[in-house]
Amino acid sequence: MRYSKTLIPTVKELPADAEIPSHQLMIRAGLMRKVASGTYTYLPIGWRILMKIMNIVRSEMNNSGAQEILMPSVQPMELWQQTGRNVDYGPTMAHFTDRHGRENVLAPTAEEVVTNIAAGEINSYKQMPINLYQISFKFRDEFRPRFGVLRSREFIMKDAYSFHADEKSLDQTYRIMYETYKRIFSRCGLKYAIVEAESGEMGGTGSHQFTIPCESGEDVIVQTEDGSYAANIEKAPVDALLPAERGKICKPLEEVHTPNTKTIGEICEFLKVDSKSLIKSLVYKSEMDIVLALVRGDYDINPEKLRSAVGKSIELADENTIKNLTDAEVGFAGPVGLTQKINKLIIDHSVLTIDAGITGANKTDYHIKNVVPGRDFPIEGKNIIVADIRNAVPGDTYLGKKLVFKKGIEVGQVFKLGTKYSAKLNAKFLDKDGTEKPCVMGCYGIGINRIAASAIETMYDKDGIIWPINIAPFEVIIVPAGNAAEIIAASENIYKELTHAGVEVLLDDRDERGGVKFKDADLLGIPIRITIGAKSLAEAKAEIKLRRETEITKVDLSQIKDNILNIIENLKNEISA
RNA sequence: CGGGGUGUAGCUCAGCUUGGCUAGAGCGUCUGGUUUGGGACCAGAAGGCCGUAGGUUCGAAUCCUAUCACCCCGACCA
Repeated sequence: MRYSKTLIPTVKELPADAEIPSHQLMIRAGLMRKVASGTYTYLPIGWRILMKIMNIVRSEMNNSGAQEILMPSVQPMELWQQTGRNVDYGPTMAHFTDRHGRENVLAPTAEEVVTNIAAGEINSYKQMPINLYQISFKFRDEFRPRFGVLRSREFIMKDAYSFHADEKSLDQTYRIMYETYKRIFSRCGLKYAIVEAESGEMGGTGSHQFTIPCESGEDVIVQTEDGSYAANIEKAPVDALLPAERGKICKPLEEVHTPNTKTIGEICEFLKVDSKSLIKSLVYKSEMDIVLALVRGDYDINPEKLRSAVGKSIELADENTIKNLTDAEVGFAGPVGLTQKINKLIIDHSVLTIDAGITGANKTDYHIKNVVPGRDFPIEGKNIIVADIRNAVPGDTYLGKKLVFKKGIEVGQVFKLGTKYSAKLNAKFLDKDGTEKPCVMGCYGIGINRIAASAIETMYDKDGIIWPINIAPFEVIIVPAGNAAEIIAASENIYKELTHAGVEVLLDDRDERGGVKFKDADLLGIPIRITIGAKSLAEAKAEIKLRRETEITKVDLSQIKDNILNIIENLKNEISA
């Protein structure tokens, strides 16, 4: 491709609204432009990169036996109502009414549509397992789009859905996808980490996340020090802390006046105590049940862990529910005297480290002191569960090993869905034994744009992007350094020769000074640069330089093609190795 | 949704506090010339409804009100 005929609007200045390297560089290198908050137009170079990533994903998916399909981005609301996910997604799901008065959804994902297909077309165990995937735009009305393409509203996702007659078959496909994902991210030249994850809103029984560790990541990855276990913070278990000895302190309960102290911080400030002696009490609702969750004041409740402790989906109770329950303003709830009025009490292990704690008095502007777990509120019995329901923090251990924390970008996730969708959408089949059963499902997503962004986040320098060869917009850029006729002619020759040999080449044929071309070549991050200048041309040579290295090699013009083919092969082997 | 911030040339930003001359700079663009291996130089030029709508005033980019857009922080810690 010729630079002079391609729209590559590079910019020198840092864009005002870009904070992280990938966002800045994607704008500066002319890969994309913002249209509105969280939506971007991909320009020729950016789109080439995305297509290269999609082609890697496509070839690996096809090789693993998945079949590509295409589903609509506008989907009927009815399907989402059948699974109830219109409620789960809430305002993140964009929807509109069409001219016939029907509600439509801008697809944030496609479980409903694909399961609907399965319901119609899969009737027998003989048709399974089957794995259907698509690569398409998704729309999620994020409450706060940010970091360029890392959290955008519209993005490209590869989403695959597998259907099975039983769990065992699902396990097999899940394993195949897991291995396929490893190959995909390796081929994209990324260093990834695989962590155990919660299946969250998706429902299901098992999940792994593929993340790219880097500073700009929004996910927190927790690993044991020896690396033998890794999980997302939403899942990461912690060892229970040693409980306090009971009965050492037995002061009676004491009510204290604590006006306007609604937060843990305010209470600590007011009573001059450490947050470790506070028992934080949060009221949740789960369907019709009221659940009280307790955690030590210096920890955070982990809603995913709480959900699995309760066994049902939960949400924070609204203000009125709390007022009715506690007869107090929000901010003064506590377990003492409340256990009869709730359906479930979930106590984090950390609460048992408290020998005499402070908690809300269920009375506006009052707390109680000297609260002894087990004496002043029950810690065992029916509907009382002591569990791990808090977020891991530095200093925690798991299986006796210290936990370390890293940030990462989630680029892919695999889920075992089970029968959540097939049951609700009536995707049933006749099994060998003649009985009707819901299909067992798995689903597997990859964020295409995030692969591009995380590649940049992990591979760039002060001059620009450094693409791994497999997802680079071009493999080679030819820079004629000068306008002399022989330089142009030699450049054109090499361009033709390489293009015919199947190499992806960008020829910088612009009427610009050398410096400008070098700067742009570095910014674009094309892995191999060929420079043709008067000096080396006099010796019938051209220069070859790798973007990631500083060293320049002079090569005879007649050897350029073989040399480049060799370098490309080596760079590719490096990645697959 | 709560808090903070910003909207002035294609881009990055001054000017606004304390209202008043023709609204500026750098980069980019166009013309001519000199240059030509790491974002060149000289001379000239084009380019603005100062986000939008009201208001105050003799007079508004500047003050007031509303509204929209964008960015940052937070949004389960009661």
